[in-house]
Amino acid sequence: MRSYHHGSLRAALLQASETILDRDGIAALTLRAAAREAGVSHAAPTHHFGDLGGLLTALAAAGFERFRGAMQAELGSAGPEQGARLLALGRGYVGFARACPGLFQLMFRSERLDWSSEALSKAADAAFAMLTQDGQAGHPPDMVIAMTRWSLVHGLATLLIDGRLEATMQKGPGRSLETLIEGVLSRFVQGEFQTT
Amino acid sequence: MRSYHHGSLRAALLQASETILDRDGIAALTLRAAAREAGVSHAAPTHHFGDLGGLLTALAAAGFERFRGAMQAELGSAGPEQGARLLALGRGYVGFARACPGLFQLMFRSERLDWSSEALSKAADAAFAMLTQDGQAGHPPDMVIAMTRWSLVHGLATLLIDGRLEATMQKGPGRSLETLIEGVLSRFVQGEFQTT
DNA sequence: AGCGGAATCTTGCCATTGTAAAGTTTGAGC
DNA sequence: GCTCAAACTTTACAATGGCAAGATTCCGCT
Repeated sequence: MRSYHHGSLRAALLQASETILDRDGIAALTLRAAAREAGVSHAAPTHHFGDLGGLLTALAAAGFERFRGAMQAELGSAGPEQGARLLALGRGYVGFARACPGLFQLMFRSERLDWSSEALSKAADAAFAMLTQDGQAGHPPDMVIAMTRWSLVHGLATLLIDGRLEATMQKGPGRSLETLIEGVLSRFVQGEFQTT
Repeated sequence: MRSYHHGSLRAALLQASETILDRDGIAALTLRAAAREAGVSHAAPTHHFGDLGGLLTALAAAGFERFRGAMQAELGSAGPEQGARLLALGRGYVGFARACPGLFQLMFRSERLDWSSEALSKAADAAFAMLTQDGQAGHPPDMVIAMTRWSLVHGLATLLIDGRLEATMQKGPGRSLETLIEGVLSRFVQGEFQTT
């Protein structure tokens, strides 16, 4: 017995969108599909998100918060030494991308995100800051170090969820995918300590 | 005086597609837009590419060949020592992404590419092999080194063309974008020689 | 030369999508 | 209880991808 007014349609639409994202992929995530999944009329989302970009932006903002949470969680189960912390952050970054590939794609490669949204840019900045500023308490942080870290894990995550890594691996000797990922993350950590 | 048969419509459509890509962005690249740009009816592309995926796949395949060419060109103007070669490859990789962002996006983040296409997978493999196998004449190549190289430059290129790097830079001290890119690529090269 | 088939291109059509506008129902405050 | 704004639905329209059927031109064969 659903009343005319849903009550919490905004949250329901975000939930429905993520269901679609996981089940059918990012290409199937449309305004109308989200409305169908939530059981409302196809124009209902407009009232809460304005347009498709608004829905995707809200979804991405929530995604960045969970993304940050994933890194935070890995960090919590790591020791205090800098190498272990970096490795944990890298695992969190890549692990999130593998666990939620659709959401990760939406967050990073959607042309329809509205980066002028406060919620989105704040959430994204907070997530990136975890990775780029950890261990750089001496202000200001070295941007080269920050971007090197970020580029490496981001490239690894991206190539992974696009299947390019697996595609290439089939032509090389039979290391396991997990081993390869850990290997790259190890080099990521090692590279940090080579120069101050 | 255009005859009923275009003669080389396939090539013309690819050319038109790239014009649209550069001028209006990847979102505006549709089958019908390409047909309009080439001055033919909206269903003409079907005969040459089957569907939209076919057009994008052909375009991406050509893109990967030019991508490889860009790296090759940089390599040609670099010295013989390993560090200079790697730096040149990194510059070629990132430079191509910055010069042709639309095409780069299409090549790496389009969900509609048909990777079972011989032309596409061969062209992509050839491009990646340049970066991942250079200096690894001792077979088989170390996959960890290969993927570390690839991840770093790919992540850097991706973050760059998405504007995330510039967005972050505005919050840090005023290094120039070029300096930052060169700095990351330098670390990329240095990291190579840290372990054998 | 000319004929027939095949490749090329066009026209017309349909389902889906995003978005705007107008109408309907509900609930909150007075 | 009334009013009104918010939430939601219905209707409508342009654009897209894709399919089918028809028109036009080219090529190979005799």
